[in-house]
Amino acid sequence: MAQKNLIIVESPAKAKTLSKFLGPGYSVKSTFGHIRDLPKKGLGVDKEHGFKPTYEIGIDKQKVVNELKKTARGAVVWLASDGDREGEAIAWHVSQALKLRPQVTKRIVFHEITKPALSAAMDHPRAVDMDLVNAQQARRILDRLVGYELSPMLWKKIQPGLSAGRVQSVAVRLIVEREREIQGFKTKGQFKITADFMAGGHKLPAELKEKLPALKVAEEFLNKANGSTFRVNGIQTKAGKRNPSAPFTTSTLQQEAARQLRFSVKQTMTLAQRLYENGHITYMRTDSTNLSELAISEAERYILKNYGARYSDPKRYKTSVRSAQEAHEAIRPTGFARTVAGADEQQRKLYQLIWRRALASQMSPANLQNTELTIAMSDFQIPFIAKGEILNFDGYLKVWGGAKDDVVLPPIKSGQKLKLLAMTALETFTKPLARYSEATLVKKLEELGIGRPSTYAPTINTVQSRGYVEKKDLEGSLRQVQSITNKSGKISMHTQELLVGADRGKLVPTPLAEMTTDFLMKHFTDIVDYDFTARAESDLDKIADGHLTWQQMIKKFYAGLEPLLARSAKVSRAETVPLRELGTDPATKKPIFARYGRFGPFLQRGEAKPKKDQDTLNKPVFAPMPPSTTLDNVTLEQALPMFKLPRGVGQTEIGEPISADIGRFGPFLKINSEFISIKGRDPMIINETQAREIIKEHRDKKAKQTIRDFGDIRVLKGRYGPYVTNGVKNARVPTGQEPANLSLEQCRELLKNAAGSRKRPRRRSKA
DNA sequence: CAGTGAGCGAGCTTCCGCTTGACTT
Repeated sequence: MAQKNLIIVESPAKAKTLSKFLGPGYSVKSTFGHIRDLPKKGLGVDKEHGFKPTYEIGIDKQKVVNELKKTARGAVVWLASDGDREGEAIAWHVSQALKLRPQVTKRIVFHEITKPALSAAMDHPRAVDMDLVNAQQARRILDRLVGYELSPMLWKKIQPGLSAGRVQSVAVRLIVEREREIQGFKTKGQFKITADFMAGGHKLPAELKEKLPALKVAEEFLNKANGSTFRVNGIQTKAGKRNPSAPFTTSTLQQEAARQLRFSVKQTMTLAQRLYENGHITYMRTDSTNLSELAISEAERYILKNYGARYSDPKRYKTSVRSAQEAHEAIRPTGFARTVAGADEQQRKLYQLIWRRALASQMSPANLQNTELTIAMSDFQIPFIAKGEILNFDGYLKVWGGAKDDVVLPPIKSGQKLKLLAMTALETFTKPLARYSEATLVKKLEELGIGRPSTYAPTINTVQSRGYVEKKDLEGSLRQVQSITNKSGKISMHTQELLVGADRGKLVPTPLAEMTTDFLMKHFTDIVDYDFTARAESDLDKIADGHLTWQQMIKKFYAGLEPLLARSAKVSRAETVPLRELGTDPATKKPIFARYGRFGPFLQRGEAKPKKDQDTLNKPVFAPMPPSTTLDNVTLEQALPMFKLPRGVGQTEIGEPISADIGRFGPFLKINSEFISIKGRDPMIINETQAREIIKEHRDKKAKQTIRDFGDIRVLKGRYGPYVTNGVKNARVPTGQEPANLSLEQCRELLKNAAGSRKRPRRRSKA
């Protein structure tokens, strides 16, 4: 009987491609990523015994592992996961979990999913590289120690459920620090001077080389210009060149898709995944700008055929990102001849972008001719500059786009005198650095070498779902802008209003992020340091080279961490969370504070710690935050009414008292033990008539979605079809079963068999 | 789902990186 062979890779799409190259006797299976990991609950690292890790096969991976075990029986197993740290670890975990015998286990690595690359790799199998595996283990254990030792500290000192980690805490820090820079930025008004000259029957626009500092200076300048002469005293022509960018990596794809298509990072990755699964593009989680030889020659053929030899410039790009592990190619179409691909409009747009970028990367630079005219003004040091730009050859811009219209300067000689037609001084404002967007944050993290292509999108999601960061559209504000014009010698002043600071999809930190960042900066400075990951990586490289053991690295790291944990455990909550006095309550003469408690921000009237002898009347009174205010911006006027909550609104038609209050989930009405959300309305002003209407509407709606009511157990209509609920667990009504005919017994049975409701991340009230 | 707020108590939360469907009310 012929020898059985099993090839194991990470991804089913890769498995499918490989299986096409192979004859009978070979089966290709995928692990779907890592198959073993540290336990989700508990540290899983034995600090007393050399940081020995415990690995588990996750519940969702049991099936995969069983299937692999079955297929591996009696077969030669080829471990063909990626050649990087994580890929080597996957190969090792597979060999451990499957208890593979070394004699029949071969480790192979290839960088292109082609038949020749696979054959070449299979001709040179090796054993699993334990040094590389150990570097991965060190990385994994380090991240676990940081995440699982720091997070509980935040639960105690700030709020339960918070998280800290090597990657996410730096992401949050970047956003907090950028916001503080912006808040602290002092904008400066300056005046930009532009002029229109006349040169031999042609209009020539120019700009003063430097901005002027104040309105008065600008006004004086325009007056002076009236009596001045202007003369060309220099013409400089330079050849310019614009080069195409390297083909996409995950990070640059996310940035460009955000810029050109306004896709979120997550959206881009989901669409790319579909294109990849359907064989249209190469793997989308990569940090490499490398193209295979095959792709380079195919692009060359396509360019020669469709654009001609002048446009062809085959080249290889070096990856500049320092953390790159280059297990994959750059992101490119699998065939350049396929100019359109994708199942829907968004996929097609993303494919187009990838196709253009990859093809353009193999095309010639664009050639430009830049001309700069210097225009001197009599009795003034700073010259005017006029710029011209002509595109002599479009090169890669033909495919990539972005060619600007030519700016042609009129024929002019040096020394030529120019006539001034008009001059304008327009006030401009210095701007702080822009807030991060999802895509620019990814770019920054990649520059710092923090995070991997597969984690950018999840990290962006984590910092938002933990309540650290909000993605916001900023409305901007109106600003008075002054300008002065000099038209045919007549000077006039104008004021106009301009909208400044409006922006879309920017990442803004919450007060929670500020508290957490301040806490981590104070007590765990090294860990949130921008270079922490880079330093760790250099140790991991030493482990991979066999010059350092993973135990040595982790031992040293933890010896540094332990005293920080001990010290920070001693600080009190009061030291870590802010307290802001808003003013004095005119009625009681007691101070009003905005504070941050375990469940979010709240208001307090009176001192937290009344003096010993004082009676209980002096205990502080608590109240919820006014809607859409934060700890930083809530005012005394907004705060005072909140102490009147809950407020009696009136009665229902049958005499049940109705009250209005604000809880963790926003404003609500309460009738006995029934709660009805009134999100978007003000509990302070809602009246009885309105309340009755809302209650009726709510009760009607509830009755409508109820199919059967057994008291505790009900059959309801939901978004995903009919389901049974007991308030804790939900169970789908099986298709074919008429929901209205369900008996109580059947409902109980369905609920019993239903999987426990998946835990959803706890929603946090906004800070 | 609709309490509270310091700190204590039980028991819960949490990391990063590899990969897709399963799942949601």
